Amino acid sequence: MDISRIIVPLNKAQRQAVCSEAQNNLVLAGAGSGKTWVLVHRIAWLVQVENVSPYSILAVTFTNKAAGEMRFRIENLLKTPVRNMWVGTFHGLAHRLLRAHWQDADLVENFQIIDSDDQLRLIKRIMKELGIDDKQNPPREVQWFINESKDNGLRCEHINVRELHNREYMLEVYQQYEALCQRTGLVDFAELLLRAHELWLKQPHLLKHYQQRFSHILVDEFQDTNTIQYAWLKVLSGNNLPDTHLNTFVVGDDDQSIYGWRGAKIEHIREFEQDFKAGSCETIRLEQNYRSTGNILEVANAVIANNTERLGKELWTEDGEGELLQVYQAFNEIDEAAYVASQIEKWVEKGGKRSEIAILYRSNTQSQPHEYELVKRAIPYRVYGGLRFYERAEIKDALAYLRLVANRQDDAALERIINVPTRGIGQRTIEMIRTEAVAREQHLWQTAVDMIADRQLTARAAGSVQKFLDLIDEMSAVVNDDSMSLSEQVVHIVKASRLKEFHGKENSERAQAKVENLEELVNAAKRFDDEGDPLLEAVKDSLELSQISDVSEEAGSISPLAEFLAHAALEAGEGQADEWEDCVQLMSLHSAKGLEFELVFLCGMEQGLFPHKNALQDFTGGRLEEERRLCYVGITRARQQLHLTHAENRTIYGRSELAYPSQFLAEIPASLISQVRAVNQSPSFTAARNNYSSSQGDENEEGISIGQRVTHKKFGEGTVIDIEGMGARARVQVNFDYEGTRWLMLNIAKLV
DNA sequence: GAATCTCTTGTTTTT
DNA sequence: CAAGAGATTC
Repeated sequence: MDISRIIVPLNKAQRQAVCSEAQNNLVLAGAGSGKTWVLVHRIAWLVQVENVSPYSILAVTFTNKAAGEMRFRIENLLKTPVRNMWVGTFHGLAHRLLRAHWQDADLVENFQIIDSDDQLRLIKRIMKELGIDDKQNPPREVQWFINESKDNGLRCEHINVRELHNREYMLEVYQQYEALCQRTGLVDFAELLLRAHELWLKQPHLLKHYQQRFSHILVDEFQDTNTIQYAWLKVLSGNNLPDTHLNTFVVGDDDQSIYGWRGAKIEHIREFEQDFKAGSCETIRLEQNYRSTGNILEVANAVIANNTERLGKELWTEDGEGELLQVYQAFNEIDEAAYVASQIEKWVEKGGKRSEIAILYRSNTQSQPHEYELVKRAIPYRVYGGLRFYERAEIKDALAYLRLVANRQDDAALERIINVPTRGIGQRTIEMIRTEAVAREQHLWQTAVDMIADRQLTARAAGSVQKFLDLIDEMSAVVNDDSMSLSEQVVHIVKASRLKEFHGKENSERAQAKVENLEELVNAAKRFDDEGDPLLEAVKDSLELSQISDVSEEAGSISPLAEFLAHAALEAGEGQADEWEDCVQLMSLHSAKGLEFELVFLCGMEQGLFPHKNALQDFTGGRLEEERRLCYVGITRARQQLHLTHAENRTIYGRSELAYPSQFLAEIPASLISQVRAVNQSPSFTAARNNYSSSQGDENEEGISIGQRVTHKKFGEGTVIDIEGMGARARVQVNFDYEGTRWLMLNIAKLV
């Protein structure tokens, strides 16, 4: 047994974690301290030294990227494929369980997963039916409420109406939404987790089966677990049973918890030590950093030190100080992008690779000026995140056809495409079918069939609807009859739906892109034909070994089509483009977690953008601390060189707005910064700042503040109004904006 | 019922 | 700027 290969490359703390004999382990691992490294070696240790079968190991991550990465690294270290080991995201694993045990989970066999876009549509539809004004009660808030409830494990019946404060309608919508999903075989992201949890509770024989099957559970990015995920984990681990044999090994960093808005709770790290102390629980801290220079770490430590709610941890390194941090104050976002691009050119000239470079930002829209600049200079780049492949409208249309073919009950899919391409079924008709469906308490498809039979529709509408129903049935017959491969099925459906013609008929660039995307969908299906879903393969392989009990882990007779649809919903299409080319990497700070780069640009360091304005409105400060952790994540991505940039003017909604430097910049010790351009010194910035502060918060009696947009119905051009407030008075003139026709902008004429 | 125009409103982050 | 809602016209 070659143990040395596993433990030699580890430091003392890492080795302690990898070789731990405690039943449960909590590894608090700072950024760059070898978190995944430890996890991978732990698994190798278990397999090679402790002779644990990969079949008994469950490894959970949060992103598909991380799951793929982990499997790859384990196989690399073990020098053998570990097909029958379960490695996946919480959502992926939950989905797998529900497919295998759909009956026990009270689902239909071919249930479909809906994304938040579909979810919002359904919610809007329900609110309309209930006669709730969506102007006053934004559907987004209801969506938020439903997901938050589910993330916390709350079904409708668990919710205390009194706590809703005159927003009882939200509960009503929740109930209707649940009923609709159940009736139509739809499952949203949060529902996957909640059902999987309930599956444990309601089906003890299944729980027992999996408890016997697994001996080791390992969780990466543990700080990001939300309530329901943690509950799922706790139940599975049997931590409440005195005699559980399961070993739980979690790795996390409280300073990198950035998914609080999705229900993640850092408290779980503390709770873990309590909840899992029954056997034995060991806590190990990894603080030595192998990634960044001393200066970068000092910056990171200084910034994160401003947070109050921490478990406490300070990164250190044996390496040298390295270069100073560069802060560049740009004139606007175009200037910012130009600076970044020129620095990239320098790096490449010195022989650096482009793939070692990352441009990071708070929100995905910020990628655009950078893309523009990079294209201009012919620097290859790749953008992660943003609108993903399977989220594009035309792709979702095609998928909706596929979904409907797989499951006629799928109301969300039906609504999406019943009149796409337009086939003479208008709002009126759809409305009637919807209303009738509610009355009959059945899904739209059956309702449409019945209404035609009962002659409840006008002849014209009935004809159009019938044609649509026939189209789907025809598709279904063709696709299901022969032993068509998945990609052939997709080819047929794209063709028969005439979506390409519909989307391509406009002669614009965008129309062209849509057609290309539809063609790409066929390729995606082809790839899926060839490779399949790694987790499914693991399940199939492990079946042969599954002789512990009579529980079948087989996911029913699940069709490749259903498999493909689930893949589309859960993966949303990362990694479509060519990854082999040497590209500069552009991504949000959230997607950068877990990655590292030699050269990092942290862009848009402006108050309101980062930290984001929504987080600043929160009085408790909890959201601000999360923004700061996000900043910490960004800083610690850098190995050698880090540049922070901010702009004096930033275009928001097509309008140039003044911007302040982010408060996080002020939290960095000046001694660590090299100003590329002196902050707050440039004349334009000073002028803009004075202008801004004199107008901030001042309102006149009509509640208008300077800079705000108002319709021209309220004021005529040139009107002079007085604005008072915050100890200042301003006389203001109303001016049209640059387009000259649409909105008005209030400009300061003179101060009184 | 479809196409076109006008106006309003909005975007944080992701499974 | 861009998507969505609502109104108007064909």
